[in-house]
Amino acid sequence: MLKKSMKKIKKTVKSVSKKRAEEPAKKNIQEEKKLILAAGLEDDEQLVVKGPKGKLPSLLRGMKDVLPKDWPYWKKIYHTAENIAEAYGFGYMETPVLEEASLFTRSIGRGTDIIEKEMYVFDDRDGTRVGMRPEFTAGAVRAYISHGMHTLPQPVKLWSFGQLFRHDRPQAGRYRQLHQFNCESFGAHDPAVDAELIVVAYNFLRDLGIETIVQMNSIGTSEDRQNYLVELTGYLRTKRSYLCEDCKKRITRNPLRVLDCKNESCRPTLEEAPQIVDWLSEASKNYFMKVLEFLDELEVPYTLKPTLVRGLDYYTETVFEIYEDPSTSSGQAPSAGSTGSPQAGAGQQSALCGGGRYDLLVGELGGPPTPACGFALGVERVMTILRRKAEENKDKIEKESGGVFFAHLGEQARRRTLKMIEDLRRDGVVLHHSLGKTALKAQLELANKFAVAYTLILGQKEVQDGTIIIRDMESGIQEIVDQKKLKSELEKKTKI
RNA sequence: GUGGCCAUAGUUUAACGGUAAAACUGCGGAUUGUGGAUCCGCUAUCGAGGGUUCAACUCCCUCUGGCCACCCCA
Repeated sequence: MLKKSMKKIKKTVKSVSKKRAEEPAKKNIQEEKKLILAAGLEDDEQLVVKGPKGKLPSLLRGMKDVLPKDWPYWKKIYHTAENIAEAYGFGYMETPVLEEASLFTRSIGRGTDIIEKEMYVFDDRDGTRVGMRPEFTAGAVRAYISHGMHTLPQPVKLWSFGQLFRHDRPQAGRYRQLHQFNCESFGAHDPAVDAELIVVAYNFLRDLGIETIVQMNSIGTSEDRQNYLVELTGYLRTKRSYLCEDCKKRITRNPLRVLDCKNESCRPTLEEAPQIVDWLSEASKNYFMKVLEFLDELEVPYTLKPTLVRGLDYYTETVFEIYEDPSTSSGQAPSAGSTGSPQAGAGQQSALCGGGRYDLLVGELGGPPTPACGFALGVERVMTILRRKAEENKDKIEKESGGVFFAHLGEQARRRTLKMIEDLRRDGVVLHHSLGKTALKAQLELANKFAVAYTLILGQKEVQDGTIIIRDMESGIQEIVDQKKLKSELEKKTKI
């Protein structure tokens, strides 16, 4: 009896306090509803309920903030890309993140995973079906056609750097908002173009200190591929009983993928399977040989991988992927905390770069028939490698150091400080300061945290004498300098 | 999209069925012209919601998010 009544009391107490807690929350929810309605969205209860109270909306799945500590990596990658691309004569181009959805469905292909389950598609306020770009090529092709770039001297070489969106399941080095370094070359059916693109990607990675190996294949013209597919599926059907369950399914869905099966039991059967190389037309075969010759000439290490096919529909002839050279990649990604999981296989690393030739796409999208070739390079994947390397070598990417801290003492000095800082900055001095702090001690503490080489100290006395103290933060040695000579003194010191 | 592991202060990690410990960082302070040392103080309703229980951070379910494998891709 007693227990029961206790329980009741507690429950009512609970609900009362809950109600109380909910009241301000209710207001928030009302506000939120208004906003959502104003935004032209449905009055979706779930949307409102999802974020209770004044709770901070969480970072969307698969999205990532780039913080100041990450920036050195981004900067390094971007600048390396810029240097390489410009050196090879590529022009920078940006296309919108948002495009008509059909641009992507028509180019990438309806049957592909990217379109079928990964693209962000929605109707905008005009009811236009729009899609957030899941890759660069389609947009680049659209721009090439709509700006009449076929009238420019060919080949037209373009590079881009930016974010893409794919509603994939996040994993290390795989995000829903991802960045790629992308290069395209329009208007030339020339093995040298294919090779040049590969060299750009290869050199980019090498400049970042990543040793790689290129995997090469040719999937021929679309006729070549049709013929081959008939042959391959025929072969696989006869050997059906020797294949694993996954492969059986793949025979109809994506027969080329069967060749890629990692299952040991399938290996012998697949080794005897017909290879696409044998089904290439003479022209395709010659073309491919030429590309390989160029790579030999340029000393780019590559391997042939007859099973390499690409997931996008528009490829023809040359296809390639670039992986980190396993012999130099030392230590796989840390597998800490793996409690019972036997850590299957050595873990096949994912491709850093993928690309190939797409001679039909420009024409298919309504442009003049224009051969083209390009590649995309995953920035986040490169970054995980750079991070790992930095950890291994314990040398962080050179930290923003150097610079000067400006400390002031007293109201009078404080007023002068602002002007002096401004002047120094105009002269290109990297300055830190804290005008909010009054104690010299606190300011020096800060100077120390900024790891500056020198601190300038301006106090009452100095203001009157027209001097300023330069303190060497490492040795602690100070010298008093005339304010007029400050600039030249600093220049002398920082240049050594 | 399928499966597995996980979720405690800004970060890294504890503990326990009875209302959270520590380290580092951050901020404030130890008689306001001098730093990187020491000491003191402050900072968590235990990812969100629900259930079991007299009582849950601790058990169960759902959701969200992270990681890993598959799928796919960069």
